[in-house]
Amino acid sequence: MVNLFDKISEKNKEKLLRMLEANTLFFKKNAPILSTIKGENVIGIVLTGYIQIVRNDDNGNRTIIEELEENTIFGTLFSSITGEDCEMICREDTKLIIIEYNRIIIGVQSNYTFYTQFIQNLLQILSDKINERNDRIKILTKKTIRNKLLEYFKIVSKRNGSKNIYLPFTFTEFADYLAVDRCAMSRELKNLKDEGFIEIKSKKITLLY
Amino acid sequence: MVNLFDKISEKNKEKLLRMLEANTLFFKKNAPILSTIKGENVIGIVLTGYIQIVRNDDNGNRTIIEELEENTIFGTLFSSITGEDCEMICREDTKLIIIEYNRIIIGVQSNYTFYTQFIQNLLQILSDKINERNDRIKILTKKTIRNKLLEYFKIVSKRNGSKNIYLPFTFTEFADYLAVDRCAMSRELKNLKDEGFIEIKSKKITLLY
DNA sequence: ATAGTAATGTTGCAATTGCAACATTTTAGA
DNA sequence: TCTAAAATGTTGCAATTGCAACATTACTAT
Repeated sequence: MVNLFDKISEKNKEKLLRMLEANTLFFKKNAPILSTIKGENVIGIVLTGYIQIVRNDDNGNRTIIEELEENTIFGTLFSSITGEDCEMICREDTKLIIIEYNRIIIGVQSNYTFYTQFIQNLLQILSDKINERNDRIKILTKKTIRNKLLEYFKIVSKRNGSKNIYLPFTFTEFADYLAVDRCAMSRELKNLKDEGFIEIKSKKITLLY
Repeated sequence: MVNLFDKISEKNKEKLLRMLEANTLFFKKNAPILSTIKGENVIGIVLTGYIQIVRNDDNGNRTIIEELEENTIFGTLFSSITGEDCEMICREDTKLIIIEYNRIIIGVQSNYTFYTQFIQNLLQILSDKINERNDRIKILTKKTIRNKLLEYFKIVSKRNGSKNIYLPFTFTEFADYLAVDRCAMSRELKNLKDEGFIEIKSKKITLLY
């Protein structure tokens, strides 16, 4: 996965951030972030820490929409923060860089090659985000739990070129990702295992087909 | 929705396209496009015509993944064309502009303001695509057909600021979009109507709550 | 105008799933 | 090390859904 500052030297990064008038912000664990940037049009980069974007359902359910780890970016334009029912919460002490959107665009007029690289990285990251969502949609549009699982396995195994899949989340979160009931998913995984399609060792799943 | 050439004059557009070394391509109705651009890293803009991105399922089902109308863009980096099971088909005679990705990035070094505008538009379009997919995911993660419908209504009605919803597709396509069985959807729409939540007049749905 | 095709409406039924309730295991923090 | 909380495994059952089959209506091209 591309990082916003890939192929930009530390020195040029400093220079770039100065030109973009980037602001560094600090948040304590469990602090809400959205209120700070509400109304503004910015891009944020998580330097250290870990942020969750959470939606509070009408029925009182809380769903994790997105998780922002170190070096990931979010944006008021594209991070589904738009809904009033969303919160951004720091799960750890967090250090952020905030860049106003307008500065990014204006900055482009410069001829510095690190600008070019920066824009290239940004375009790449946005493209990746689209692909990530395309993949999830491909999975969610399958009609049975079994087919959702198999589609997920197919995508991940193709991406990594391996029959071994290491789940990047707990099974509870996995069920959320697939938008199915956890127990029903557990049942179906057991079926797949009993039928000899897969092997499960805690979070490592091996495809036997 | 933003267009790639928004706020760029016709004259500057010509200039821009020359600098980007854009290629204009023509395709006959039902011609396949992917073979022409396979392996290359390009952005395409549909000038006239209409393209469908179609996936051929393992089970032999064909699903329309994306529809590209006039003035929309697609890209090898982000248009889910990656899978070998995908086709791009012109449904009408089609005129395309193809721009190599590298040219876009290199072009950024220029100081022309229409470049700035171009990049801004491109970023906006990619952001819109992310939001569009976020919305669909929000809908697909609802667990019942009723809740999917209601979420769809909520999103569209908020976007347009109106209780009147004009379906931009046939009911058959609508069911595909929600990833549910058409007949089951039809049943649920009838339920919602009978319970007085909505009113349906062909493709116009009015929310009564 | 009309024939042929696609879209829509309807319904019974079987399969899948969500839900609830509970036991067991794992994890994280004091 | 111990304890509380979170995650996981399991299963019966009711609700929802997909599927199939069919009738009806709306489009489209000749």
